[in-house]
Amino acid sequence: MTKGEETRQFIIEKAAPIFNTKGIAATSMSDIMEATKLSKGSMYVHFENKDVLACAAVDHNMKVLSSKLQAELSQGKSATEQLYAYIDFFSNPINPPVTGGCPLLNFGTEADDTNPIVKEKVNTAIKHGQVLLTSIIEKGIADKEFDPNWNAAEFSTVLFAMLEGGHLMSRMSGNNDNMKTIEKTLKKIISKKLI
Amino acid sequence: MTKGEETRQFIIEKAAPIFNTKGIAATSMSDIMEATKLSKGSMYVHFENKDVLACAAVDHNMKVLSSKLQAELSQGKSATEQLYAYIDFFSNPINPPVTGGCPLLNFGTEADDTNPIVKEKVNTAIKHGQVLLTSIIEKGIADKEFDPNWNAAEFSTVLFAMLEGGHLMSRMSGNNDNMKTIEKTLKKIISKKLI
DNA sequence: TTTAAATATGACTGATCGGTCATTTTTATG
DNA sequence: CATAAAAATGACCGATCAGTCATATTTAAA
Repeated sequence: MTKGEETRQFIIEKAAPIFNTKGIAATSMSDIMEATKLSKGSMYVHFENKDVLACAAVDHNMKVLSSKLQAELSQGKSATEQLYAYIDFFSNPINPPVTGGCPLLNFGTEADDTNPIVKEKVNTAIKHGQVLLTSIIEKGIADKEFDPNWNAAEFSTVLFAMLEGGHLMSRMSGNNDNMKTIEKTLKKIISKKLI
Repeated sequence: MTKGEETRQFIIEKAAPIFNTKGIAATSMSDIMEATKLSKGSMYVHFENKDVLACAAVDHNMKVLSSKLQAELSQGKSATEQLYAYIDFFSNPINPPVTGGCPLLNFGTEADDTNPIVKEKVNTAIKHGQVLLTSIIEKGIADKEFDPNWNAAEFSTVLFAMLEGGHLMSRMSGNNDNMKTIEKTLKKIISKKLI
C-alpha cells in the first residue's frame, strides 16, 4: 500500500461515519478536513470531487455493515441459528453496528429522488442482502428446520422490511422497544413456522 | 383568511413537496422562490427563517398524508376493511399519496442525528399512527374479527414497520414488487389470524 | 545521495447560501 | 377616497460552499 493509497483509505474511514450521520448534502468538505486534519488540496489529490468521496464513503459504510454481519452469521451453525443471528445483528438500532444507523436507510432515502448512482448502490446492497437471506431460508427448508411451504424470497422480503421499519421506529423514539417487538415477532414466526 | 395568511399557506403548499423530495438540507430558499414565483423578501415576511418554513412543510406533508389516509379509512366499515384500507393506502410507493414518498421515512432519516425538532415531529406522527392502528385492531378483536390472542400494540408495530420497510425497498428497486409481497403477507396474517 | 514523481499545503476564486432592509406596491379599513 | 398597515420587491451582505493551483514538502527508487 503506497502512501497515497493509505491516505485515501484514511480519508474514507474518517468520512464514512460523517456522511452516514449528517447525510451527503449536509456534509461539507470542511467537515472531512476537520476530521482528517488534512488540507483541502490533499483531499482533492485523492478524490476528484465531493461526489466521488461520498460514493466511496457509501461503499465503505455498506462494506463495514456487510462484513460485521458476515462475522455474526458465521457463528451460527444451523439455518435457524443464522437467521436468529441476522435478526439479533439488527436488533439494537440505538447502538447500531455502523455509526449513524443503517446506511441503506440513510443513503437510500436521501438518494431516492436526487442521486441515482447512490440509489442504485443501495438497491444492489438490498438485493444482495435478500439473496443472502433467501439462501439461509432455503437451506433451513432443505434441512427441515422451517415450514416447507414457505416462499424463501417472500419471507426474506418481509423479514428485511420489518427490520428496516423497526430500525426507523426505534431511531425516532430513541429506544429499542419497537425493535424488540419486531425481534420477538420474527423469532416467533420462525420457531412456530407461521405465515 | 387575510392575504398574508393566504400567501403563507400558498408557500407551504409549494414548498412541502420540494422538501419531501430533495430533503431539508438540500432544499434552498431559491428553490422555493422559483416554485412560488415570489421574491426572497416576501418569503421572509411569512417565515422567520428556513427552519421555520421547513418545519411548516414537514407538518403540511404529514397532515396531507394523515387526511388522505383518514379519507380512505372512513370508507371501511368493519375493522378488517379498515385494516385492509390502511394497507392498500401504503401499497403503491412508486406512486405515493404524498409527492416524494413517505414523509416519515424521508424526514425521519434526515432529522435523526441532525434536527431534534423535526425528529420529534416524526416520532409523534408515528405514535399517532400506532394509536390509530391499535384502535382498529382492538375494535376488530372486540368484534371477533381478529384472533383474541393478538397484542394490538405489538401487531400495529409489526404492520407499521413492514409498510415502512417495504416502502424503502420498493422506492429503491423502482417497482412495487416488494410492497406487493408485504401487502399479500399482511392480508394473509390478518385473514388467517396468524402470528 | 540524488532526483523526479507523488503528496500536501493553504491562499484564492466564483457561485450560492441564508438572511436583511430601504423602498415600493397592495390591501383593507374608517 | 384617504391613509396607515401589511405585503412584496430586489439589491445587497457576510459566510460558506466546492473546487483550483502555484508552491513546498515528502516519498521512494535509482
